[in-house]
Amino acid sequence: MAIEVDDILRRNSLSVTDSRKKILSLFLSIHGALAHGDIERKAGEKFDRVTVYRTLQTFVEKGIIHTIPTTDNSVRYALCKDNCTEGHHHDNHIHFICMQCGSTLCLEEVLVPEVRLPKGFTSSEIEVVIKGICKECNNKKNSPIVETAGLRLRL
Amino acid sequence: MAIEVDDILRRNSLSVTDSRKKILSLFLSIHGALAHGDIERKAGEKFDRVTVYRTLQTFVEKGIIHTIPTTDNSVRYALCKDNCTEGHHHDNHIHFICMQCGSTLCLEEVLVPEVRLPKGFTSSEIEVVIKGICKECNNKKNSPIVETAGLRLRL
DNA sequence: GTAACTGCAAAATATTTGCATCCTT
DNA sequence: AAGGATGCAAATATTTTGCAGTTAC
Repeated sequence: MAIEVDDILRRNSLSVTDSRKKILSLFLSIHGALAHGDIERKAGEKFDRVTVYRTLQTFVEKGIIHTIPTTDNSVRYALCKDNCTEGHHHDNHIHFICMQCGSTLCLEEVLVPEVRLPKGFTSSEIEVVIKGICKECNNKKNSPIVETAGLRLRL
Repeated sequence: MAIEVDDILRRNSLSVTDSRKKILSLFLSIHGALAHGDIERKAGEKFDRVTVYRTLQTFVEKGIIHTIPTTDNSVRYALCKDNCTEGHHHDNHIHFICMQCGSTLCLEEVLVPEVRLPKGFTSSEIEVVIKGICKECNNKKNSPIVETAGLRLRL
């Protein structure tokens, strides 16, 4: 993975620095989206807050990650797939926010639907965010509850 | 309109105060969405910033307005149609952000499309935001340019 | 060696909270 | 009159900017 990270940075003509490698690794290792705060916290070591801001901005500009809008003033970011180029991002998948576990996922396999706009409108970008319960959480809900050592657990 | 405003507030068992009337009127008069900052500015007179925060929050809780997600850490708000009830908001229209004039519109007539989620996922809410150029701006672009009194104008 | 990146300090913004006062009901 | 809403002050939190020191190439 370390190699992949270096590669991505180089391909985008960014110098390969520690913070960038660590933050990018985070995105690669997590299947989902991260908010600014998550990164400050999740990373084992502490990053300077400013570095995180600047790194995220750089990554967005280069098309390495993309933003996912939320209604709570907390933009989240997720890795882009390969065909994103600098400046123009081809976002043809939908985003899913699980209200149980709170994670945000890119559902790559679900294409954004066609929307017929009223006459006169032209669109250049469409963003679909769905809230609900994710597969994992639904599975847990349906799985039997076991009792072990005094704890009630879902498998 | 003053009457309508009073009515909406009463129907939601909110006391009818000056700030609430003014802010609600703003929403009624504008066909589009407003961000916190817009309200502080657009209102002829100055509201206390805190009052705006609290009023918006109250309106959202009551289902009078709803939030529209954006990618730039600036949530916007727009009036809900009648069938929104407290706590649960029925958002079955899409939102449009014009990249020319910057306005955010609720396209009431465009229903959100059906999206088929992968097995295991359940959805409770779907949000669609489209960026592009709105009707007005497209019209301006196509209209002839006239010269009047030394100014070049689009009609 | 040079340009780019980081981290600290601090400025600028944005949001939340407490409380005394004022307004609705 | 009582409860709720406002506005001020101030506490927090978030984001941006400048700059000097460090690192990648």
